[in-house]
Amino acid sequence: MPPIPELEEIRKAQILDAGLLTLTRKGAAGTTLDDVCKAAGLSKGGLIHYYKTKKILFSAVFREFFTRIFTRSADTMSQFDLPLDQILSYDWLYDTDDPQIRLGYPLLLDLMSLAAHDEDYRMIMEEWINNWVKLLSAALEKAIEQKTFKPMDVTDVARSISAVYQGIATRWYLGKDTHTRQWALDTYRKGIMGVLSPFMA
Amino acid sequence: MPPIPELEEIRKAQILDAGLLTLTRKGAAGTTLDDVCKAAGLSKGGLIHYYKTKKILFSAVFREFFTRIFTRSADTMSQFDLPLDQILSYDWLYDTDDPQIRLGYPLLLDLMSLAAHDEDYRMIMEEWINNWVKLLSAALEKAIEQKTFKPMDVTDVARSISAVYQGIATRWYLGKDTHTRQWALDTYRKGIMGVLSPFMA
DNA sequence: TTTTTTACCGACTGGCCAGTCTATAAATAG
DNA sequence: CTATTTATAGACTGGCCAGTCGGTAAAAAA
Repeated sequence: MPPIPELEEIRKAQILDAGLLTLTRKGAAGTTLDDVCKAAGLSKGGLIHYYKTKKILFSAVFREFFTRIFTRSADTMSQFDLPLDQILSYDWLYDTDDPQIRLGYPLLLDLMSLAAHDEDYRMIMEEWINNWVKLLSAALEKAIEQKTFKPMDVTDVARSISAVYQGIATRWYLGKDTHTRQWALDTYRKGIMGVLSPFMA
Repeated sequence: MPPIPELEEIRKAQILDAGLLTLTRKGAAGTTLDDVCKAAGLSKGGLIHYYKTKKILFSAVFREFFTRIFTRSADTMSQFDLPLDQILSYDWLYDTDDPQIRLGYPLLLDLMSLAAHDEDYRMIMEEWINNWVKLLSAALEKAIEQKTFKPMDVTDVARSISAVYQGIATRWYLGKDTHTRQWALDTYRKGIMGVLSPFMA
């Protein structure tokens, strides 16, 4: 019987933290259950008690990461009044000093590669995309209400915006040597304005 | 001694073909040397004779794939006269019926994820990016000569264009269920025109 | 108190797989 | 002809690792 009722929650959070850390450091292919155990300060038995298989654990870790990024995205957007400013508020994606960012990319890249070969992981990827699209759609809709933008297929445009963000982000991350932060910021603004310009009032 | 002098070339091509096939099907993480042996119709000893380690083999396979795509890109671009048309000639990236395309994305995604954790693979990724950037830069320079575009930092703009392409491409591939070919074509044209519009004469 | 359930431990197993090693055949060089 | 080198085969090994299993301790239920 659980010594305290919140134990399960505590342990799961502890394991997800450890998983996040390990997965970002060693990559999905290089991460062992034992690695995660060690990072979490739990034995294998303890770990497996909460997450039955490696895949279940990894999936939970990916979801945890995306939840955090999602929260942060929503928070940052909400600091701006104008929908267009909200849509263009993703400068923080290109901040090398931010550990969540620096560590996040390997995770995203790993998930994309897993998603290419495994339907379950692909669904997680789709969830992630859909969440992002929803956030952006809300801003677009507000802008249409306010007559800043003409009517449009909001979902499609939101998909375009998020695809542009993601393309520039992964490129910026993998091409460190040649792609500067400034390049990334300029490119995403121009790219997204290109996507939006047909609908500017 | 080799029975025929071209044997090495033949075998290497044979192995690369097999590697390409296996790697795209099973992914980098799921591919065994034995898998590649079987696909190539060679024994392990035979395979290792030509590619000493798994990493060397995989790297060669990635390079082979990129060479093919590069050739195809150059060929397709050369069919257009106007530089802008050349730059926008990448419709073929979004063709599900094309096996090279359908099979290529998993490979690219795998390399990106490997590149996030391994410097050697990251260098291959950079080569790939640089090749693409060179192709696009050439078109941009021609356009500037022809006064279609104002002067610009050609390399930077080429990087932007290729990042937009890649973002939309991976998104389109992983989000099959919701992202149509038409969406991809529309988005890339708008995104790239956004990147280019500040320099349109 | 006894029994059951939960939380956790860590040794162990079975399977997989990269790379090694021995063998062989054939070609060539000397 | 003999020695050497190359091309290939495939058995084998050593290490790794996911998941299992038999435990223990403690809480709670009976």
